[in-house]
Amino acid sequence: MASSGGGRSPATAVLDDLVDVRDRVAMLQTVLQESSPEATLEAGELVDGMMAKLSSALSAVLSTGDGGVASSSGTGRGLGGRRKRSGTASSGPHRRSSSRRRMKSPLIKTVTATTLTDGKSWRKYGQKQINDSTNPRSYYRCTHLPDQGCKAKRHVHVSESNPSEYTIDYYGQHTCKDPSTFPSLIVQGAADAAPLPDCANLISFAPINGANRAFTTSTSTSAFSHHLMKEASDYHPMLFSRFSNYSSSPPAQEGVSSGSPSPACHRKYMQYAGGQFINVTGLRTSPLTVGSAPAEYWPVVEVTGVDMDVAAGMDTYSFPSSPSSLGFMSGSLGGSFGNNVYDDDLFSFDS
DNA sequence: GGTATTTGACCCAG
DNA sequence: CTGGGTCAAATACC
Repeated sequence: MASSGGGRSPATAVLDDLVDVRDRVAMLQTVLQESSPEATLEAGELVDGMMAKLSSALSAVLSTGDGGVASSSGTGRGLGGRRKRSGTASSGPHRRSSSRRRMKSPLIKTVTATTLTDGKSWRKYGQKQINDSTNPRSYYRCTHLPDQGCKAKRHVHVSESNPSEYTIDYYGQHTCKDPSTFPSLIVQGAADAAPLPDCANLISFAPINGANRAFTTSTSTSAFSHHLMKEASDYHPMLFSRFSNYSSSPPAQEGVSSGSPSPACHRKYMQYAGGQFINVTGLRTSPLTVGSAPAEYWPVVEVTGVDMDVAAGMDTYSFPSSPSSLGFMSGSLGGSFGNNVYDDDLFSFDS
């Protein structure tokens, strides 16, 4: 369990790597908007970093043999290795590793509110009297930390000037998929139905074929594959259990069950079939049902208007959607990218 | 019985 | 060494 006081598991290292990849993708999005030769060069460097991190993460997963990065199978309590609260703290087997620095998520936003309700589900994990404050600070993390690895946190304290108000500091982005808290999600899957020649700047995690669990870019090939969905659901039933309507059997029309082929597949469009999508240009193809999964469970993330409205629950820059949503790649992949014959297709851009 | 909160102990960055 | 942040056993709540 990643949250225990014991040594960090490889799964935790995987999470760190995947978060790093997410950040790089966020930068990449910005870079691509610039459309200059320098930007293209920089994009290549970012992608290299992403690939290295992904390879590292996958290698870690494969070496553990657990095949997944779910941080916990439960609430984190009651599992083996409970730490003694006295006596053995400095020498016991569960002392935290001193070589691993505690990672603090960046402060995203500070808001003042009269209520603690912000549309997200939080779990309180601590309270502390802070030196320069008369009121204690409460610590909350996202309820979906154990099941989806969502690292969002918030610190709440009663306003000094106005005791009826709370000052809330938000840290980290929500990477969880909580159907009850997504305000508006639109699916972008029409590339599968409409492999138009114009779709020249896709990043997709779609497989080359049904048996090859690699991810690749797509210039005109299937960018949203039902096979991928099936594999993801098979490997991560916990995550996909949220998609109660999603079936492992192919949909009647193989992912084109609704929505017409896109009339204009836009350039500089990034897509991640495992759970979330990055829309670099802000241009959309037609909303589309993913398999039989409700479309509203699949967010499109705008980059053009970067408004980190965390308090309202907007998941800007959420990529990947959750660490476990990448786990489908771990099934039989041979350890790292860069040594298969399809590498030429990885993240190629032609801006 | 399961889940969320409380709260003192522990960890670690500065 | 200090203080903010986190853990996890105990407790409360449903």
